[in-house]
Amino acid sequence: MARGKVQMSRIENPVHRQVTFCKRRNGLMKKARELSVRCSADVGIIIFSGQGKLYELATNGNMEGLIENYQNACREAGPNSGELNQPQESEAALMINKEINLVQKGLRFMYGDKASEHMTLDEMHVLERNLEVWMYKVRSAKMKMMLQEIESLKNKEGILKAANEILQEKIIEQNGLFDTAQFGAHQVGYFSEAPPADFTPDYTSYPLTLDDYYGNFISREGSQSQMGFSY
Amino acid sequence: MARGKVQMSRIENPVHRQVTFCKRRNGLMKKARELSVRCSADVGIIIFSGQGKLYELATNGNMEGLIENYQNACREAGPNSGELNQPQESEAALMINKEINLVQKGLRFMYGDKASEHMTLDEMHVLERNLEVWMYKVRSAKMKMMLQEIESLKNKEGILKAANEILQEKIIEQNGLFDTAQFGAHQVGYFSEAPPADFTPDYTSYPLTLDDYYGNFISREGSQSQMGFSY
DNA sequence: AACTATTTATAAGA
DNA sequence: TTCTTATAAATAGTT
Repeated sequence: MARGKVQMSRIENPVHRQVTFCKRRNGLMKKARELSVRCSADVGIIIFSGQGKLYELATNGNMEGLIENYQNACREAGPNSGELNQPQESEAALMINKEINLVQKGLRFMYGDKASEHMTLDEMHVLERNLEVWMYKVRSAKMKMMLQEIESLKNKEGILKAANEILQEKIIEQNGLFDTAQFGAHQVGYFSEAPPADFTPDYTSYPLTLDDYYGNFISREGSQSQMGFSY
Repeated sequence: MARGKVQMSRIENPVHRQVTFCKRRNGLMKKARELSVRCSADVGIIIFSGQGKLYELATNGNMEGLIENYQNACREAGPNSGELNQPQESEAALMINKEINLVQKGLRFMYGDKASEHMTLDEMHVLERNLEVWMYKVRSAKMKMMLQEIESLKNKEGILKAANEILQEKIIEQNGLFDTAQFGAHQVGYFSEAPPADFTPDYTSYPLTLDDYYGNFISREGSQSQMGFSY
């Protein structure tokens, strides 16, 4: 909202995201307090940051009471208007939420407190099934993206090749003294940021975060720097 | 905020108050959605108007889930008195949340709106990796549970066998007329609820919910009823 | 954390 | 309710 309009999409830089989260969170809380005061409304806000930290506001000072009121209101209104409430998007959203809840439960079960989370064998079966399906879908999508990238690289390769040939011809035309061999030996490579090629699975370790992934990639840069390709 | 600065106090005129409530409520919801999208936060808002009418927003589409998370977080933080928020657990909780955020993003990307969600190839790599690790862990945990169940069943089997032998002996003792063959031919089977054995993967379909799973299980009960084992 | 150029939100009026 | 508009507030990017 300042210094230029911004896309309403996720901020990828974690530092910027954290700063913006703090600013906007405060802004949201302030607005909620104002709404409450000026309009005599009761407002409750629950926020979980991306890191899972909880922030809350209850303008009446009693979140539990507010939640109770909310659940009462839902129980009353639910049977009557529940059908008309969510049109067609809720179908898929509901499915996704169920899946996320299950994987969340599974993760908390497998790491951290097995005491507080209990999973049945049936839940395990379903979770395993979902993981299989997701894996299949992720791999399909990934492969599609990689094919697109390959196509794009091939195009660039072709363009560069053509440009290079034209340049070589021009140089030869304009100046017969130069040895063309030096152009053949050392050409401009076209790099795109590639994933680490030698990611050996270690299933006993904790799953990756994107940060780990980039960290890993950077630490291997030395050995990877020889991987640039030329045509 | 416009046409002159206003006191942050209750609007006494009921019409003005109602209009302002509507405007500011919409504004607050919008801000909450923006915070959620830009900062990958999970936001829930509950508003009761002065007239007691309920308005709500859950950026993840599941207010009840959010409330549950809230109450869990409170229960965890409560005993510690809240000052030292999460000492050693936050490390793991942070990781888990990152993973959940990524899989959530992935799911929303693969089903539903590809327009609103964008995933990079790197995120795909990390997601795939995590799915592999989770799958490994789920299968390990599952196998452990199944081994335990097998052990438990074997014990029961042993107990039943012993009991059966004692009963047979007693019957033979007390009454020499009975043919013992009928006990050997038709014995009491010991059933436990087993998962469907023939779950053929169909990767193009939507992942299961527990309900689907049970639905599937129930529909196959007829053919499965012959699978009880005897000793 | 502060600063500020801009974008957003909104109070009042229609 | 909704629109318009002058102005207050919020905030993205920068320092």
